Amino acid sequence: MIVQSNIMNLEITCTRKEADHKQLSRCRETLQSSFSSFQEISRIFALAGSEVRLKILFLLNMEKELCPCDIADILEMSVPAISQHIRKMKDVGIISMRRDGQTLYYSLVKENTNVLNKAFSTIDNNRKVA
Amino acid sequence: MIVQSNIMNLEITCTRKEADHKQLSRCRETLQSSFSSFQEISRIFALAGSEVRLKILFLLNMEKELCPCDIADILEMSVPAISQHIRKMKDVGIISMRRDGQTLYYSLVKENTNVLNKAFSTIDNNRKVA
DNA sequence: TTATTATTTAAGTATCTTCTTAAATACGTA
DNA sequence: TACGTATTTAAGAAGATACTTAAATAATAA
Repeated sequence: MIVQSNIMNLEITCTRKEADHKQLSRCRETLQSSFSSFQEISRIFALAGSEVRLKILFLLNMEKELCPCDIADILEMSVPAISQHIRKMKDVGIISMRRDGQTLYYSLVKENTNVLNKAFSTIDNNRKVA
Repeated sequence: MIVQSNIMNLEITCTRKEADHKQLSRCRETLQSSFSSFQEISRIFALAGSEVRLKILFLLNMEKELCPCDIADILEMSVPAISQHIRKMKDVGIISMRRDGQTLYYSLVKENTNVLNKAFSTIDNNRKVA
C-alpha cells in the first residue's frame, strides 16, 4: 500500500481578503485523512437516495429477509427492475443473500448499514396510522 | 389535506406458493403510511450520495459555516460547480444562508440533517492521522 | 459612476441511472 | 429428460446529473 506523504497543497485559490488560510488547510487535511470514508459512505447514501431502494432497505430492516418476488409485489414493480436494484446493493455489500431452493432471500448487512439506522427509526416514528 | 382511504390493493402478484400474503399486505400498508417520509429522506440521501456534497455537508458540520469560495478552494473545484451543488441542498432545505457584505455563508439546517449525523461521526472516527 | 469581487445562473455536453422487454440461468419436479 | 418457477442478465431508450464556459447579479470600493 502506498501512503502518500502529507505535504499539503497550500496554494489557496480563494482570493477573499478575509479567507482564513489556516482553516482552509485544516479542512483539506481532514478531508484527505478521511478519503476512503467519504467514498464508502457516499456510495451507501447514493443507494439509499433512491426512493425505491430506501423502501427495499427499510422493508429488509423490518422483515429480516425478503425475496425479489415479494419485493416486486409490495412495491408494484417488475421483478427485473427489483433484481437490478438488489444487485447494486449487493455489489456494495449492504445486503446479502441466502438460497432456499429456487427462492433467494435477501437481508441487510447490519455492520454496513449503521448510517441508515436513524432513517429507519425516523420513518417508523413518522408513520401515520389510519 | 386529502387523506386517502386505506383500502389496500390486495391482489398479490407474487405466484410463489410459500408467499405470505399477510406479510405482503402489512408491508404495503407500512409503506403507504410512511409515504412522505420515504420521499423526504431519500431526497436527503440522494444529496449526501454525491461524494462532493457529502464533503461539503461534513465541512459545514465541522466548521459551522463556509462560503462557496472557501469550499471551492478546499475541494479544488470550480466556484460555479460548488454553487450548483449548494443550490440543490438549499432547495431541499438541508443548508441555509446568511449574507455578510458580498460574501454568502452557508450552514447546515440541523433539524433536517439528523439522518446524516451517524455518517459525520463515523467519518470523524475513521480518520487516519498522519 | 465605473471597476472589482463574490456569487449565481444559463446553456451545452458527457456520463450515469432506471426503467423496459427479451433472453439466459438455476433449481425442482413429473 | 423436459417443463415450470424464481431469478438474473443483457440491450436499449428516456431521463437525470454534474461538470464546463460564459454571461448576469449584487455588493463594495475608488
